[in-house]
Amino acid sequence: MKKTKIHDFYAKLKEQNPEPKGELHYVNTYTLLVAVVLSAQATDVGVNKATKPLFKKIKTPQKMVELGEAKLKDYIKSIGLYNSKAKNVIKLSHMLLDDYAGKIPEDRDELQKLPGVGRKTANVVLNIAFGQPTIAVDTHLFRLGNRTGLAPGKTPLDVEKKLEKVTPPEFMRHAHHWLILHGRYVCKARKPACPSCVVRDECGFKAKSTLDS
DNA sequence: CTCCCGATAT
DNA sequence: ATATCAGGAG
Repeated sequence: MKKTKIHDFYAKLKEQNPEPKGELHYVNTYTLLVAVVLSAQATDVGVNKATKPLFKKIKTPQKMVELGEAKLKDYIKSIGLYNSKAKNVIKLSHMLLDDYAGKIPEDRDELQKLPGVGRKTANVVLNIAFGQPTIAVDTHLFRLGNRTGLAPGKTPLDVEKKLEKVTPPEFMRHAHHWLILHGRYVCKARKPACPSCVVRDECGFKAKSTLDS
């Protein structure tokens, strides 16, 4: 995609939503990390529903360890993949206490040493909690990057690298949120809302039919 | 590549 | 009924 078109792409998303924000609920950096770990292959709405009562009681790794895996499972059962997520959150909390003095590391490699934390989750934490211009490529960015032609790639990492190359510096900081929100509500997996899309003219994809229900 | 997995939209 | 959802680990 041409540079001017990419600039327009972001400019229009920015015009529509000047201060894009994530939709996961959290009360501090630790709960943000936990919320993102829990959000794997689950909807934000579903995760928020489960974490509301959880984070009311549990806001630190210390408290999470005290709660224990079995009780944590009760809180997060409505989210998918809860067995492995509960195990990961407890172990991750132990590691934060033992190896990081209870603090969340500001480094991607260190973050990825935590169980349940891969590159995407690490990038989210770095961006939201520490203000770094990282772009976390989740299912929405991967689909949108390929579908629109903005940043085609065979793997999420391919798409991430391409996005970092083509995204103008002025848009880097919030690119992640502009793209994820656009992917979630407009450039959807099942029924993309092309007719009402603000970057329709900057997009290489056209829905086969806009008349289907 | 497969497995983990319940809730929701289609 | 099935695809999809702020993926990661084995």
